[in-house]
Amino acid sequence: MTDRTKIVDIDPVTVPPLRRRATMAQVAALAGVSLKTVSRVINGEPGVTPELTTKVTAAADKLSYRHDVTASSLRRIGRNTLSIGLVLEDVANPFSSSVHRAVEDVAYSHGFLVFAGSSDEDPDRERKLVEVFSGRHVDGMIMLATGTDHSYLSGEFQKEAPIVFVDRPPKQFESDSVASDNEAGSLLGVRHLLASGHRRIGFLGDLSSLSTAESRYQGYVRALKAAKVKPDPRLVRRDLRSIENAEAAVEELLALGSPDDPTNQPLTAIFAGQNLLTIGALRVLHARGLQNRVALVGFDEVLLSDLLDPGVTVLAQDPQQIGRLAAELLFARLNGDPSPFQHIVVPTKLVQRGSGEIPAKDCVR
Amino acid sequence: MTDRTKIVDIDPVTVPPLRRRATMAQVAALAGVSLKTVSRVINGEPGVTPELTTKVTAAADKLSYRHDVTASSLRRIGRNTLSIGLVLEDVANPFSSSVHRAVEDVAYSHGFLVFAGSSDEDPDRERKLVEVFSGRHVDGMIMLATGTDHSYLSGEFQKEAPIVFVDRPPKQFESDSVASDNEAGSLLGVRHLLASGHRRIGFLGDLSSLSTAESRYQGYVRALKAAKVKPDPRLVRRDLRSIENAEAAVEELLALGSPDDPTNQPLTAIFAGQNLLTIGALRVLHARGLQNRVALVGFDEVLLSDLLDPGVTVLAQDPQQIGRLAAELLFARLNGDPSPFQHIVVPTKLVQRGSGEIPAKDCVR
DNA sequence: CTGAAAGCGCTTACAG
DNA sequence: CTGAAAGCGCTTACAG
Repeated sequence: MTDRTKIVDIDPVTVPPLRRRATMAQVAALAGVSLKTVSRVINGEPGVTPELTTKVTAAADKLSYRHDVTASSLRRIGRNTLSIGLVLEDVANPFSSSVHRAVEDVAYSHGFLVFAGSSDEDPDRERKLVEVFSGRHVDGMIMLATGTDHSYLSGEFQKEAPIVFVDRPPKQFESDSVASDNEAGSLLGVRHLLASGHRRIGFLGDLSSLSTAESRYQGYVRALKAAKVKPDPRLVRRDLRSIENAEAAVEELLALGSPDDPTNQPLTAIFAGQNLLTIGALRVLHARGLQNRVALVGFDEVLLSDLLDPGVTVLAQDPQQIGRLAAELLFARLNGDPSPFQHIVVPTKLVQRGSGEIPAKDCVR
Repeated sequence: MTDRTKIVDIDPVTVPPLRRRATMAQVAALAGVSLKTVSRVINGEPGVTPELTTKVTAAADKLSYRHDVTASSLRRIGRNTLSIGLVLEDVANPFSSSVHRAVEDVAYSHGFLVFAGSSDEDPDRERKLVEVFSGRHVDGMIMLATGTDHSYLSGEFQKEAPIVFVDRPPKQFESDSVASDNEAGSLLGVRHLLASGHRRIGFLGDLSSLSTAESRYQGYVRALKAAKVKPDPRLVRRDLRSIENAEAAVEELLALGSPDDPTNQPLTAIFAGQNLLTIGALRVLHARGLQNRVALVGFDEVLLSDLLDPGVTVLAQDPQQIGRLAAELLFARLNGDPSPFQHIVVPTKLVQRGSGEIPAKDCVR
């Protein structure tokens, strides 16, 4: 709490004491019917006389009865809790929160509620979340998974409830998944730079252990090879986790280029494999006034990037679509869809805004 | 699903049938003890011989028993479900999702899980969310509330569980709240523009029914009055809900100014009362090449705004802090804190980046 | 059409 | 230290 934070006590109102809510038994007593009849009315089951229905409704209103979903699910066949668990990297991350919103909308349309949690890309935290969701008896799970081994899920959870992976397929484990076409998108982005004459293209990548990061790197390599450009390890910086990491990496990349060494020309373009890495690259390029000299293409959308000068060319993902498809697949499974596991690939889109269209010949520094 | 979306069936693996999980009774049977002893071991209650403890643990492991939090809360005194409900405007909105993350972190440290939902500023949706959370027996709620009347909460929910409001205090209802110093921040921002010589300052505001929007407008008016500048209704555009609304409003504001009317000089600065409205203003100013001619100060942080030219001067809120304080207050209530309702005010900070420091005399258009 | 009994998975309150 | 019984709020399965 900072010094300037003010706390105003609202006097003389005091916190009221809590009280218990009414039960079906109490409603039944007031209405003069059996508990079971109340249950029928509340659940909208057919076969209750209008008179009794009216009595029950009146009693329920009077006691402001609200149905206890938790208790009702206990005895119900299948033990459905009408809730799903959602494991994200960070609920506050733009990609994650867009997925969250899409999942929420589908879940609500089915009368389901969503528990969401942040793993911070920590496999232990992720597993903890799965256990907690499982302890809450969620009916299914959607996971933006981290780590290199999800086999623990087969013993622990999959036998009880379906799991759909988003953004990245699971490892050491089989299940449904919905993800962007990472390799194809990356290939397209790098090919776009090659088409403008670039040959010295730097690569910024997230943790190599993430399949998305690996696929995007493979797309980069494949594009270069297809254009008969030999990949140069000096131009590749991977395992970057933050804006700061990316800034440092770009500083290093910009320092490349030696007059004595013809194989070590300066770089003329950067391909950033992720959101934060694009931002890091932007910060350095703008700080050094190089934003119109060094081309830049980023994977994943960056907010406001169209207002920058030049605008930032990106491979836009569709997190809304990914979240929606994942949720729909999950509900299909919940409804008993027995088909083989699916791997749904959602296309990315190259959005040209300027930074990716700087020709190589303009890159004199 | 777009045309390019690909679905790959993973053959021949098929979805495994679901099975029920083990119960305490099954663990007890396998361990050869009573159900109650299993309960004691699982809950870490004292007074069980090491031998029995070992037996129970082994049986639980063998059956991969996992505790059912839902069932256990049913009989437990107080019916705690170790969960809280969080009503946000939109889980994908940057402010909301930052609050979410902060709440999540505090909740987790207490062993609680968070249900989050989006109201989309629709009072009916908000109320629906409250009912659903309440039906799930959440132990408390944090609400970024909309609408003009929250008195329904006193009949419905507050008697059962504490509620803390974030971002905006409740209306027609008393409860704890944590919010930014909207009026003071706005006052500071407009005073900052006045200090650079601006007298014709446009105001962009969100829905007047939102207390935050109203407070920010009041700050604008107070700052003008303090500087003996007569507020001009022609410069005020309120009830704007989107980037597009803001764009249209700014276009109108820029068209102001008539040579025949000395009371109707062109505007030289804009104060945007919210995130999206700042973005709308930016779009128009940049599109017309006026970004260095018309000063702009925005309420709430805008991502990447430091990379724009000029950088965007804003009144930064602290959603993390707001979320954290709200969650801590909620847990204090859950722990029985009986003190009067509190209204905590979190300060905003003026971040000068260029757009707000354009002097009035440079505003010739 | 209506209801009394048993049970969901667990905890409480009590007895041995 | 251990356990048999009753109960949390509701649904199921069955009888009238």
